[in-house]
Amino acid sequence: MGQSDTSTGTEAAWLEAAYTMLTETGVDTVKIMPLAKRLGVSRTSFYWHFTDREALLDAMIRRWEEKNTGNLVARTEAYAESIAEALFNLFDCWLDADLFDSRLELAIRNWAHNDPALQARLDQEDAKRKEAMAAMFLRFGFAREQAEVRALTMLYTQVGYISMEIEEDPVQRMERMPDYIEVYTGQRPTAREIDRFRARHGG
Amino acid sequence: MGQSDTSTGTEAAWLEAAYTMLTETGVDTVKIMPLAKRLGVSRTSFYWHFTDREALLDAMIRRWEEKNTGNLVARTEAYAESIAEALFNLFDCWLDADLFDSRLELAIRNWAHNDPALQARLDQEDAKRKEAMAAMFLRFGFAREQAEVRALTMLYTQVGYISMEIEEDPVQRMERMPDYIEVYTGQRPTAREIDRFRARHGG
DNA sequence: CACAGAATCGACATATGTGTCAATAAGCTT
DNA sequence: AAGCTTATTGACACATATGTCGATTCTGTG
Repeated sequence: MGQSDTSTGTEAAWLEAAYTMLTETGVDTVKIMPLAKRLGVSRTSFYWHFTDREALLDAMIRRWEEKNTGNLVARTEAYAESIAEALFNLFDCWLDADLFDSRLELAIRNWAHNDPALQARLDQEDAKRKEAMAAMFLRFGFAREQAEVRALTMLYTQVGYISMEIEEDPVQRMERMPDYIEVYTGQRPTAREIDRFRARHGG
Repeated sequence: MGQSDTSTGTEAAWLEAAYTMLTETGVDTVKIMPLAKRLGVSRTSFYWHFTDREALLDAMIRRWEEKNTGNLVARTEAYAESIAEALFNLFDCWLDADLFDSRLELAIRNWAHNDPALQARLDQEDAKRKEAMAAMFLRFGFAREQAEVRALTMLYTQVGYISMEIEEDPVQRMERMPDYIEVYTGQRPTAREIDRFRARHGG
């Protein structure tokens, strides 16, 4: 049980309910009693599928790792002819829900605030992301310190954006992308680069 | 009782314990039983000083408002001869604990995630901060959209930095300040500007 | 249909938290 | 010392949560 592939309907239902609760109201509200009530099922039947609450939460972390890990770094390594194009590749993550689940990212980050073990995992992830972004700037000729600071700025900006739960008008958001590229790289992207980005996001 | 100026020793002790708990482990752990144990006092004596747990939490919000509100905006309005100098003025907040309590800021932001009323207050604060920073860029000749995006980048970066609980080596931190200025403004600060900033932070 | 395994349930034991209330203890003031 | 206010306490009532266990229901296969 737990991570087996012969999951029953209810087991998947517990996981789904936990995911919804986690992303909507945080880990502190992922409690067995409320979830049972929501599922219209006995509270204690939970213990047939999972050993305890901990196991359910572990499953959530696994889901996060499997979804968000890797995609971001992969996008920093995609082919690009300029630093602006490289950043546009990375920006795909913020527009494609298949590449990055920001609701889950936020829930995990909040959770990590009072779970040292999870925080340690998160710190490693962040270090990887920063390294990948700094490498990108280095490839395009930025000095070591500038590459580092630009990578950190992007990392902090992304975390801040997610943490603040910003909800922008999608049109304005797309319009601002070139401005962000200009801040992060110090140079305005070309019309061709902007068009290519817009095109692949159905704009 | 509560916000009166004739606070007794224990009342202040409750507030201090609550502040410590809030900033160290989050609002969810600001519970009366553990605080009482810590203070070596009866749990129920709490109800003589405060009407209920809510009142204690309100006092925490008030403390945050009184400390962090205003200082940041005031720093954006300080006299400056260049955009770099203006940003250095603002950066004072990140180095002077009297201007900005980032532990409390983090605790409040996390708390706001599941307290809509507090979140609304926070959103207003953020809007004020953004406006103040955008105005600063506008004063120094940046185009409307660039001013907006640079202000937002700074705001998100700050929130991300605080949220991630970054602990940098103070020397490296100071060394990187000019690099951040370069990212945010698009131009390198002068040696004189850097020296002035260093001088007033005892470096 | 019968029966074994899968799944669920209710009762029980326990823990931690909130808030009320009447009784008592400590501290000033006259 | 008496008396009023300030402060503290323990017992009580209640709510929500976790986890165990034996009994029961459901379900698919021989």
